[in-house]
Amino acid sequence: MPAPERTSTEAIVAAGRAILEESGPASLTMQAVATRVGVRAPSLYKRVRDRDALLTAVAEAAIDELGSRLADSDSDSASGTGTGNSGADLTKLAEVYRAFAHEHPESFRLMFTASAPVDALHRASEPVLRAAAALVGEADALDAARLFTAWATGFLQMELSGVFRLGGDVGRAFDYGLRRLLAGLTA
Amino acid sequence: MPAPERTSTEAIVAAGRAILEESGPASLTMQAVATRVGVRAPSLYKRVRDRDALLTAVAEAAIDELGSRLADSDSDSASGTGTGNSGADLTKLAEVYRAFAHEHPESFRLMFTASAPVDALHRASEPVLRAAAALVGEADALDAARLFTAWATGFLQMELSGVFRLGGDVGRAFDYGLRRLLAGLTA
DNA sequence: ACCTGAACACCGTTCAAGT
DNA sequence: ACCTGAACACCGTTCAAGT
Repeated sequence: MPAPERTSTEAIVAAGRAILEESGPASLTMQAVATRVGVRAPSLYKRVRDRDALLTAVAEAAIDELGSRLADSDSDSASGTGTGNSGADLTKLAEVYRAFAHEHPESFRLMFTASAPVDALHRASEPVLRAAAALVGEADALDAARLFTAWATGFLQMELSGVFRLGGDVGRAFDYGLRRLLAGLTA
Repeated sequence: MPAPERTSTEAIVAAGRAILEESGPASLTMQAVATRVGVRAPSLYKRVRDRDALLTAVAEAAIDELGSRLADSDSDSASGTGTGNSGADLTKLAEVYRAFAHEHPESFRLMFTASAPVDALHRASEPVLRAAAALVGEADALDAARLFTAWATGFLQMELSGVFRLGGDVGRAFDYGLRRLLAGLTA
């Protein structure tokens, strides 16, 4: 006999994301997800291997959303697909990245914790690679993109965890870092 | 009646660190720590508020060890307490930092996860602040130190999590990033 | 004054039994 | 073909009872 599906993988992942941002990773339990989706916990194992796989799926969904925003911001400023624009593209990407981290702090944390979905991260960071290539050329593009991404990610993680709370305006420190970093790339 | 102490906070934290590096954070349970220390799990609560406090203490111990190494490397090269040395001090600090992360990957991860002990991190990063001041002056020292620390931390986290595994020599990317970053700071 | 057995609440996961 | 109750193993934590 058939038996209609009472939920879906997408609904489960969406529930996971919502719980994560509302109540933190410790509250993201199989039971909480099941309840929010209107099903019993054991049913989740029909769609998701285990809790770790669910966390990875949630991280991947967040990364994909970030990727869309980065791609959008990229197409905004890329009216002329020219070369070296003095870092305007990377500046825009940095702002979009920071806004996303502030908007979804728990998802941002999870993106680099958990068994990070490397493929998704590579997909999402493609606009950064393109902007870096425009600034420093193809030969150094990968290294430059890694410099930019590592700085932005480390900075935002520290900002969110409160390490930067003492002393000085954090926004000013972000701008300073970005300016110096771009100066170093174009030196 | 007295009753001799059968363990100590230091032994508990040391056991936690050992388990963390040997088997990962999921294996760092109260029971595992208690067994390694020769006591029953409930006894741990006489010295440690809860598991979260234990994780924080383990992170703090790791940060203190990192701090010692950074301070040592600093005193090495600081034969002349002069000014701008073209970034040799920061280069040395970056190498020590990277070596520590490779040696204690799980501790390194925990340092920026968990309820990060902000004070300990500030203590440990003091050599970075000094080296940054020597390079760019007191006025920009804090922002410069944050640029350096954010980049190094983000880079090492991504390296350890395998995000950088594809494409190019990771060590070369680290050197490139450091070189460009120093160029930006001295521009 | 410290340690422990017993107990409780909670979680992840499996599986036979339901429809 | 999907869902569920029941069960199991495991964990964090509390506390009265031991010495």
